[in-house]
Amino acid sequence: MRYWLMKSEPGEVSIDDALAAPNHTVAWTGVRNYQARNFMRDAMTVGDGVLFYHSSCAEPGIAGLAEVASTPYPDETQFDPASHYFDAKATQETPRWMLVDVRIREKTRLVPLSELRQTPELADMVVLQKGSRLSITPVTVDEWKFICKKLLKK
DNA sequence: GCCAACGTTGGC
DNA sequence: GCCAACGTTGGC
Repeated sequence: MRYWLMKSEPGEVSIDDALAAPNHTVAWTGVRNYQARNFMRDAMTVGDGVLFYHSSCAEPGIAGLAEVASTPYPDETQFDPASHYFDAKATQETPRWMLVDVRIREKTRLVPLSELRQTPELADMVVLQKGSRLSITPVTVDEWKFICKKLLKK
């Protein structure tokens, strides 16, 4: 059982959009970074905990709790020439980009990035490190517990 | 819109 | 395999 933080731009898919989707579940399309892809393809298992994070928006921060809801499978947008995420080097036989489904468990209060940064217990979070811009980062069990049991109870 | 930091590309 | 140039991310 592992834990992750996954960034989504609310202009693309917000926590409310994900909640409105069937089964509160969305396919995590659009990842075009190998490290982030590898986390989904190689390291995630169904049931892993996910911090659903809003990025590139007025109030960046954690917006809810979710979970990995599928095994990895190809991101269909890579095959679609009309898609912003089209990849000419990907084929059905040798897909390049894999994703998982993510199911929202709970919309929480928005825990702003600024609050995360001010929390000493979270100083080592990967997503908070200088220069970190990965859209998917691992979260330790201690960080997960602290966020769930302390920050989200405020 | 700026820009620091990082990732990717491609010539050599 | 190196590395300069370019592209992207994402907070501010």
